[in-house]
Amino acid sequence: MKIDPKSKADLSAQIAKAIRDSIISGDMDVDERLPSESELSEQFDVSRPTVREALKRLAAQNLIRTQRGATGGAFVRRLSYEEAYANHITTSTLLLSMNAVDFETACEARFALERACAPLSAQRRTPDQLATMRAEIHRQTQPGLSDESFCDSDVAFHRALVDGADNPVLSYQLAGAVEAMQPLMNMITFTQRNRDMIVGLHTRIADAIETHTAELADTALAELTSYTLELGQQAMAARAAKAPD
Amino acid sequence: MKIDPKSKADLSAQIAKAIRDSIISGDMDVDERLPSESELSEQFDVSRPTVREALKRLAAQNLIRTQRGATGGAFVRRLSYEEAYANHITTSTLLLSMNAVDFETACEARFALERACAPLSAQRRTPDQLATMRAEIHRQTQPGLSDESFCDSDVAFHRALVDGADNPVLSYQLAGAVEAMQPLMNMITFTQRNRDMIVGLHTRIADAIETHTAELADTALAELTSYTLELGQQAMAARAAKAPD
DNA sequence: CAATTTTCATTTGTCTGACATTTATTGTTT
DNA sequence: AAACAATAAATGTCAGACAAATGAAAATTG
Repeated sequence: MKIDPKSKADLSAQIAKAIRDSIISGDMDVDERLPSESELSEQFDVSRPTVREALKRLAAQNLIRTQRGATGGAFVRRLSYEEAYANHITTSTLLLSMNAVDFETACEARFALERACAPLSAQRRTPDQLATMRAEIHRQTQPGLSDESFCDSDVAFHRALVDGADNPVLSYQLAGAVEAMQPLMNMITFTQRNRDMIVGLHTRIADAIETHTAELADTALAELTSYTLELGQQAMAARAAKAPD
Repeated sequence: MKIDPKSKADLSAQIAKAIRDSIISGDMDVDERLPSESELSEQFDVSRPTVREALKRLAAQNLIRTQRGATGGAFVRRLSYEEAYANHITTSTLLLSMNAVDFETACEARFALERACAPLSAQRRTPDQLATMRAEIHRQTQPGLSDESFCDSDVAFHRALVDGADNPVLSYQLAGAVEAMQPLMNMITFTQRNRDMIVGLHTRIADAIETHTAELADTALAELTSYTLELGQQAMAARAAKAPD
C-alpha cells in the first residue's frame, strides 16, 4: 500500500482509495482489523489526522467500522443489506430531484420494473405479503386520508408486491425506482375518483397475485401505468400553468 | 443546525448527519457554499479537525466538493449520474459477494429486469446501440477469446440492450443487477458449444430489436435466462465437487 | 486455588495551535 | 492602463497532547 506523491489529490483521498481498493478487491476479509491509526500514519508517512480523515471517508461508505479500546481499531465491515438499501434509496431520490428526471421517465421505469416482478410475485407471494397488500388497499379507501399518506400507502403496497417475488436483488433494485418516485408522486392531487380508480386497479392486482395468475396482474399493472402517467401529466400541466417559468 | 450532546455517536458523524440532512432535504441548493470550517466549528462548538472529519464523510458520499483559496470552501455538489452509476455498481457488486447471493437469485433478477427493458428497447433503440450489439456479438465469436473477455463482451451487449430503452432510470437500476453479476459469471467456463448457443440467442435478440418485435426479444431472453441458469448450476456443481467444504 | 478487583496498555475520539498551499482580491508600480 | 506584488481567506497538513473506552494482565482477597 503506497500512495503517489505526484498526484494532486488530497492525501486523505489517496489513502482512502488505497485502503478501499484493498477491501473491495477482496484482499481483506470481513471483520479483519486494519492497522491502527498510528501504524497507518507511519506506513503512509502522513500525520494521524490525515489518516483519520481517510478512515472517516471509508466509514461514510460503510466499508469499515471502528471500535475504541485496547482491542479496538478499524475493521472491515460486512455491507449490510438494510444499509445498502437505505443508501440506495437516498441516492436514487437525490439523483431524480437534482437531475430533474421527468415524471414520464421515472414512471415508465418504475412500472416496467414492477411488471418484471409481478410474475414471480404471483408464484411466490406469502400470505403475509398478500395481507399487507390488502391492508394497504383498505387504508387507501379511508376517507380523509391526506394525499401524502395515500402515496405512502401506495409505496407500501407496491413494496409488498415487489417483495413477493422473494428475490432480494430485485427488491433492492426496485426500491430505487419505486421509493425515489415518491417526491414526484407527492406533487399529484388525488381526487376521490382518482383514488377509486387506483384502488380498483390495486384490488385487481392483489386478486391476481392471490390466485397466482400472472397475466391478470400484468394487464392491471399496465393499466395502472398509463393511468398514473395520465395523472402525472395533468399535475405537471397544472403546475406549469400556475407558475410559468 | 444543532447536535445532540446525549447521543453517543461520534461528533463528526452527528455533524455530518446534520449537514447531510439539510442538503438532502433541499434546504441547500446545488453549488451553495457551506460555512467555512472555522465557522462550522464555532456553530457546532467542536474543533476544526472534527468538522473536517465530518466534511470528509460528506465528500466521500459525493455530497460536497471542496475548493482551496480565498473564495474556496465546501460547496453542495450536484450528484452526477456517472458517479452515482459507478457507485451503484460497486455497492451492488460488494453486496452480492459479501452477502453470498446465490447464482440463481442474481440471474433471475438480472433477466427479469432485462426483459422489462426489452420492449422499450425494441421501440426506441438507436442504430448506434444496435451496431454496438452486433459488434459485441461479433467479438463473442472470435476464436481464442478468454472467458473473462467473453463475459465483458456479454455485459457490453446487455448494456447496449438496456440503454436502448432510452430511460436513464432504467439503465441505472439495471446496471446494479447486470454488472454486479459479472464476478459470478466469471466463475463459468464457456465451452465452444456454450458460446455458440449464447451467440445464437444474442443474434436472435439483436434481430428482434432491429425489427422492433418485442415478443421475439422476450422469448429469446427467456431462453437465455434458463440457459444461463443451467450453465451457472453446472459451474456451481463443478466448483462444489472440486472444493467440498 | 478460584474469584474478584485493580491496574495498565492500547486504541480511538477530540482539542489546540501552528504552518503550508492555493487563490481571488487589492494595492502598487511602471 | 497593464503588469506585478502584497494580502487575506480558505483548505490541507502536521505535531503533540489529553480524554475515554476497553480488554487483558496483575494483584488482591475469600
